[in-house]
Amino acid sequence: MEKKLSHSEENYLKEIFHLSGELHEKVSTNALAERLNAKASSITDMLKKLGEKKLVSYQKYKGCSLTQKGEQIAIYIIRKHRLWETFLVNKLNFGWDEVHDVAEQLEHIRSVKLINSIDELLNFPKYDPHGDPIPDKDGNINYMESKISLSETAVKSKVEVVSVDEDSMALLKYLDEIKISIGTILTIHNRISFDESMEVQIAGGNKMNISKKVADSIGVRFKSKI
Amino acid sequence: MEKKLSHSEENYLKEIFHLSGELHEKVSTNALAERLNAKASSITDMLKKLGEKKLVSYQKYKGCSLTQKGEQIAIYIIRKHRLWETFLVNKLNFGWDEVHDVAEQLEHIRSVKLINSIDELLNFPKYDPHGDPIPDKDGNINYMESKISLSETAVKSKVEVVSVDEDSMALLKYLDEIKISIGTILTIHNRISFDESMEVQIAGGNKMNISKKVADSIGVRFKSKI
DNA sequence: TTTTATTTTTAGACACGCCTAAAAATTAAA
DNA sequence: TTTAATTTTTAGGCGTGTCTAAAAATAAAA
Ligand SMILES: [Mn+2]
Ligand SMILES: [Mn+2]
Ligand SMILES: [Mn+2]
Ligand SMILES: [Mn+2]
Repeated sequence: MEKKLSHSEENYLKEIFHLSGELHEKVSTNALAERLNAKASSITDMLKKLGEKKLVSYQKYKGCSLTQKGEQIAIYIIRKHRLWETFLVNKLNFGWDEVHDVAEQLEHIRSVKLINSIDELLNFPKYDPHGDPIPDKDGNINYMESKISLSETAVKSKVEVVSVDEDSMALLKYLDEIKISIGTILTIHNRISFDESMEVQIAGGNKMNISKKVADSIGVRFKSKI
Repeated sequence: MEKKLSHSEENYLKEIFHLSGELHEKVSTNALAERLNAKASSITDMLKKLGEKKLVSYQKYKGCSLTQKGEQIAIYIIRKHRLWETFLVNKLNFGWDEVHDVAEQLEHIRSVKLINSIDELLNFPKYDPHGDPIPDKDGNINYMESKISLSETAVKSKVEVVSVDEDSMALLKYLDEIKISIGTILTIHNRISFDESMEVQIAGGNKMNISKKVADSIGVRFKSKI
């Protein structure tokens, strides 16, 4: 009954989960193709297969979404991914820009005992090194409340960095350089309307300019007005 | 130039290494087929491919052996396998009978930094939980000297258990039951010629009977005469 | 040495996961 | 609403790693 899925199938489920977002929106073939670095025709093939396995609900030309079973598996893969990333950073001193690629491999290791032991070793962390929530053993995900993008914050507000987009190594390295990490407190001083960049200041540091693109990929939580 | 090998190719190299032993004997197609749970025809196919890649030297009907390059890769896979097993036992409290299957998966994770970090975390262990030597970063293997099989020991001698065959979970569980582990000191009291079983005694314990099959799979080192 | 048994290789096939090119359906624009 | 652009699916193919069945080579027995 419980057949093993291939790495590829697991990756598809994971990516559908990410693309469908919290509202469980339908995911288009092309969107998946881009994220999975494959051609649309390959996606169609796989969606048919996952459809037959009842992991995805799929109708021609209408996009796809995860079934309950498919979502459960996706969440489990994400749990493993984020726990491994946390392990690499907390126990092996990897940088937060070095963990994603390895976690992409480790997330496919099949051993419930192993991942639960790692969880315990790390003391049941709630967030991974990029601020993403780690699903618990039962698949519950604690999304951080009142999190918004830095690019949406009002001038004069004071916020705490709680997450960053993990996709780009270049971004993570850049954030290291400008000393922004999870927990950093930022004061928003100004927004330049010409290019939508922002002037922000790290507590006790100099003001600096942050491009729209960077601000978009930083998640923050409101702290207080100045 | 340095293309990635598939899990399957890595497993073939590893198994050829194990079967060819310290003397680098040629390995037969059938021997490989049995160990790899595949049909002989599949083995032939793969040997051709590995031959073309210069990882194996192979001539029809003559068996195969690893090239230097192939051996180097095999040893690296084995290094990873044994380090992961050690990690699981030492850091995550797995039993020595629970680690092999997971290590079969983990040995294929590609990250030099990861495995060297695990090595460091474990303080550069020399032997894995089954007493097998862990190749170092440069591929050097420190085979334990003067190690012999328990079944070859003389009556009245006193030996220390230094390794056990890791292949059978049943054996490892049985050894747990009769309290034999790496480091256990055994005194050989008698050998029953009828079935070649042996009477041995753990320091401060009762005498017990060990079958030939079990004795064959225990490696020991001479301690002293009684 | 001839015959028989065993081992190994070839031949042909299949599932998987991907691809390109072309057709079909959907969506956007005129 | 008809036409054009975009998205998605189908059709056909390819490399990998496996299999079965049959042929060939080698090893063992007579
Ligand atoms: Mn990641
Ligand atoms: Mn992450
Ligand atoms: Mn093992
Ligand atoms: Mn071992």
